[in-house]
Amino acid sequence: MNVLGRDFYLRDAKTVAKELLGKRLVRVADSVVLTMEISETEAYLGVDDPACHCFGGRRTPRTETMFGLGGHAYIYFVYGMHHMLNVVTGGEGDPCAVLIRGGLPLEGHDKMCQLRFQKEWEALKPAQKRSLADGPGKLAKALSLTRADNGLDLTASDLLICDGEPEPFTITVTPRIGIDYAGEAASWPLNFKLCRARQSRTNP
DNA sequence: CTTCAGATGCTCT
DNA sequence: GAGCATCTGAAGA
Repeated sequence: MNVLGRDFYLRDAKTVAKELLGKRLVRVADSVVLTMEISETEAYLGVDDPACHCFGGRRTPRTETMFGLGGHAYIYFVYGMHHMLNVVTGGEGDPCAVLIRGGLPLEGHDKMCQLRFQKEWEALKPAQKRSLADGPGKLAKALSLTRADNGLDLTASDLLICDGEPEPFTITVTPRIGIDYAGEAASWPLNFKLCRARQSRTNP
């Protein structure tokens, strides 16, 4: 399992968003290793994207990380209670990013469970197990990520992204979520989801 | 399963 | 002061 190098991130956000599907997000929290397979991403295309925090070149303390080198974590706080994990892409001065919107737990289930529900994994209902990290706010909570972790280097820190050996999957492309304020850009097809044929008991 | 209201505080104007 | 890249639990079907 190899850590993705800097070059992976020094490309356009749309390409990186697609290629992040199936990769492994590795987080060390309280000396426990947590791993997720990335299952949903969303690209934000910088100064020309009305949905991007940096639209029109807006540069503020919050967005400063996005203006830095690709391969770092841009983590911010919204709705008064949720943290969002993004991967900065492109070189310095090119403020693009990929929002990690969902993941499938592979390792460290009990720890992630404690972080999300203050419960043991085995105590969860099936629906809770399935939805442990199927949204950006949930994923950040399950991985113990907050603004304090903003700017982490994804090539060398307690938050890494590695190559995986994912089961085969297809990619579903849709518009982005929760950006109605962005006008026409709200319909741009920049949301990418990992899809696997679901098992059918009746029709194999 | 679906819909819906309410929570809650940081960020920029 | 307004708005936000969301989640949860309760209630209905």
